[in-house]
Amino acid sequence: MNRWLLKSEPDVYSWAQLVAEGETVWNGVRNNAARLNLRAMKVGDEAFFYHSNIGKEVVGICRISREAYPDPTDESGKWVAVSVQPVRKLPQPVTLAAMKAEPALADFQLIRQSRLSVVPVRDAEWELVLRMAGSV
DNA sequence: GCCAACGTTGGC
DNA sequence: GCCAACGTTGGC
Repeated sequence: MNRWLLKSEPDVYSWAQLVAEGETVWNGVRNNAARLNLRAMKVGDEAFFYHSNIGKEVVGICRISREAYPDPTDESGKWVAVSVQPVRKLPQPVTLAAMKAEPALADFQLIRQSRLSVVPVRDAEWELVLRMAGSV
């Protein structure tokens, strides 16, 4: 199973909204590297849900419930979406500042390429962030 | 095919 | 509000 991190500005779409809805279409991604990541996702893969701009922290874990399909908001047919469902909220959010301060996360793509909105997470990084969240 | 100009994202 | 990073566009 692969792990990922999905970014969302909480004033556009927040963790609380995902929990309330039970599932959402992750659409609107218009970046090539992000598209490759979306296409690599499998049903059952887990992803951190990260609040960008406001909060700047990982707040929860979600799961891919449907693999890449044409983004319904894209008329060109070029871009893809996936569906995601909430799994659980982290006991404590893990801030970007805390992750930047952690030497073991120096290569985390969230930090290395801050503008990418769909990012792969290595197993060791996943475990460490969970520990920082007071989970595990 | 190169590269300057410009637009967007996201942290600070 | 500013700026760095980086992707895209368009002229040549």
